[in-house]
Amino acid sequence: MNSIDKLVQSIRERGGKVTPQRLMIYQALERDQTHPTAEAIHAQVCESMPMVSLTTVYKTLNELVALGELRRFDVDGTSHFDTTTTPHAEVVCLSCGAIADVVWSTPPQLPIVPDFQIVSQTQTFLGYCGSCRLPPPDGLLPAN
Amino acid sequence: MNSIDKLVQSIRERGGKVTPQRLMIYQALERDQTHPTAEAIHAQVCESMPMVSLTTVYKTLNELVALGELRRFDVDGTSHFDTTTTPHAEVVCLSCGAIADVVWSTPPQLPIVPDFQIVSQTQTFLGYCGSCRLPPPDGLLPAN
DNA sequence: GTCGCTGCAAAGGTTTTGCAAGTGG
DNA sequence: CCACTTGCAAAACCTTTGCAGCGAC
Repeated sequence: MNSIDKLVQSIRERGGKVTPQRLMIYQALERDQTHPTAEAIHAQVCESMPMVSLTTVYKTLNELVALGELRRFDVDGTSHFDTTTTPHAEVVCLSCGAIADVVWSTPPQLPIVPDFQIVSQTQTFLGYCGSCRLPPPDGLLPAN
Repeated sequence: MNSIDKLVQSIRERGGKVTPQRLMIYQALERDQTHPTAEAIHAQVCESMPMVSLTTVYKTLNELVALGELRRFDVDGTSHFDTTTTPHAEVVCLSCGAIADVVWSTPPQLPIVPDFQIVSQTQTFLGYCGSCRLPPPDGLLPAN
């Protein structure tokens, strides 16, 4: 995601309004690169502005997604938000749920799908991070 | 997924029981390669066995995932199930929601993540299929 | 007969929606 | 001032869980 200034401009171009709540949410997103859930964002925002509602957070996040400033992806039934809109992959720990970005050693190729126009992609690798490294319990494959 | 016979064997090895409901669900999965949701599977099963409950469908699907015979992935807040457990990617139409498998022209590379053990992956390309091909409305990026 | 499975109902969690009041431009 | 935004409450949704009865083996 770009700077706050650029976002303010984006909002104004849309005929939207720059409210304190939105500014806090944008700042929280810029600060938090851990692919937070809506609730995590909400908690962060509440630290400096306690009365912001979760509803507002959802509405703002959805607006950002529509603006193309934010990427939304689902892991295990809950939505996560990612301010990095350039192509990349995530690794997700099946044990503790931690999510981290991954850079490819060589850029991924877009598959050629006849009659299909690709506009974005999500690649997720599931596994176990260093702190959680238990060999996956006998034959059990991940839920994703 | 392999044949019904192999699945029956798998179940028995686990000490499980082969019930008519399970057989119908397995057959529906073999038939439907469109990455159906639990509800879609349920609807299909109900055509030949109307009283099967959605609960049973969920439990059976989860069991199959645990057996490694089925892959589960989330798109836009709902779970889809894929009988193809070998690595591959999906394309998802942002307009009609259709999902199709994609084969890579060259196999995908696993990123090397220090201290992380990768056990599976999901790669999703989002875009617009032939029937829905409207140029994506100005600057709008997908919800995923 | 035992133990697992079914299916209803109910809970649980996440996300969206309706609407009155508040506020930015 | 007008239109958009906020935030409460409630709905909508998907998925899981508890539990009594049924059925596979």
